[in-house]
Amino acid sequence: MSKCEQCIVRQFSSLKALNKEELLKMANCKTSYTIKKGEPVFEEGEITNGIYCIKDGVCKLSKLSSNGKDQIVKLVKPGELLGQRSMISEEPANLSAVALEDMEVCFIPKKEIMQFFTQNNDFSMNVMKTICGDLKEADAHMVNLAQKNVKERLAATLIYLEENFGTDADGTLSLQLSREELAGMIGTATESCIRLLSELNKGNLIELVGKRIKIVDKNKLRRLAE
Amino acid sequence: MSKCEQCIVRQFSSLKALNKEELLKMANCKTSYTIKKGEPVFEEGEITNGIYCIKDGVCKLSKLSSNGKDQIVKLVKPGELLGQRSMISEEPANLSAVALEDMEVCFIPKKEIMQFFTQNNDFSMNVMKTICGDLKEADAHMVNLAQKNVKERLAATLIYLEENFGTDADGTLSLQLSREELAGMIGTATESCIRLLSELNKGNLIELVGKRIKIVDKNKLRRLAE
DNA sequence: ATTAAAATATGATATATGTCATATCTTTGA
DNA sequence: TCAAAGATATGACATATATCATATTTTAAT
Repeated sequence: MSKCEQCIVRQFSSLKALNKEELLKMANCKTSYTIKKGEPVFEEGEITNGIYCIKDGVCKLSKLSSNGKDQIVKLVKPGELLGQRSMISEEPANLSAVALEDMEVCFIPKKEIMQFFTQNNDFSMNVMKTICGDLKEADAHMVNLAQKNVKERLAATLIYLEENFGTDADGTLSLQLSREELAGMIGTATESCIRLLSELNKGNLIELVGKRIKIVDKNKLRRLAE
Repeated sequence: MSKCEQCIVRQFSSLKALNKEELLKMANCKTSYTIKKGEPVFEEGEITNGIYCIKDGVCKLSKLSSNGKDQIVKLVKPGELLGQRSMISEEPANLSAVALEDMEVCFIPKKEIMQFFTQNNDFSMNVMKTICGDLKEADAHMVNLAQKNVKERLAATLIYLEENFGTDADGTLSLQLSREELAGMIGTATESCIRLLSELNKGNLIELVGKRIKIVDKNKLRRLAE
């Protein structure tokens, strides 16, 4: 059992407010998992009874729409927590969490977290702030979906992906999303997404390196996204 | 200065967790306001330094998009709190709150609320749960905006308005939204919204009584909304 | 009461986007 | 290494929706 105290990602999450004693307690009750790319951490409707702390790998939070398409609501990075919403609401998960890369996560039972809530006010405030941040993001995303067209949303998403997940040595986006997933992020049909990527490619705003995407003219792209 | 202890709406908000002593303290520091229909409670970018408790009247939370249109993100009812998000995040408001009806609200300074957070764990959990509920709603709304067409969204919104804000004696929706505001809720152009209302009217799913709207065939409307 | 302004309504038209078909390229597994 | 499956790409077409113009109705102001 590895020590939470020495875990690097802890610094980036709400868990940074926990003291040594609390971290020790958490180390004793946590369970570590490896999740392969494409596998779910949890699925819509599931009762999770705790939260996951992401040690490595990115995952998508998505919701199945009545039309059968999967809308990606948020991408979650190492250091972030997963499943707080449903744990706090005492409801089943409203979203599915699926690994976009191989992941390492630690599961911390609800019981422990609830204890931290009552004992450690800084921790509560951190979690609250995180959720408030998520809400702000969700509101902004909502406005974009409602008011911007697909091309603008695609441009904004590409910039978001570069700024939040970086690029590889060849300049292509590090986070590998399928065209279907990218379409699921911007809320459009896969074919439309592909078509617009082609168009941006022809206009030399991006370059398509196989299925990888490289941003060539970020300024133009940014202007396009508004 | 009226007593918070006797305020009816308190029962419906996170404030129900406060004890007598805390309520007394709150009664002493709160400020009551009357806000006329169309007036803002606060606006995007404003620093609020506290929260508002809605005693009477409904208001819209909206965000101005870069295309100049106002997207309505949420409607807020009596009993609910306003401005927690930005207070907790220690950021300016990311949304504007504008009265849809004449309102009565009480402003409670940040300092007091923060004290309640540290003193009263039930209160903290209530607020957290509320925000988690908002987040869940926002996620669901996001998926609908991305995946449903305008007619489906309009149908869903009309049902939502009936179920959450009720009808008058003549059966028309109690909450009076302009066509522009309705369009701002479903994320479409005002003309499109008007056109689809006409269409639903012709199909006898709804009836237009001047600018008021009456749901005639809720089942058909519900099937349309999916 | 009368006019001006605003809100609602409808038509005409352009455009963005979805859908279906099909081709090409990649990946995977036997 | 090859076949099969899956992902990406592109064309053709249908349709939903935005935009602009204009008419009509309602509301507000003088």
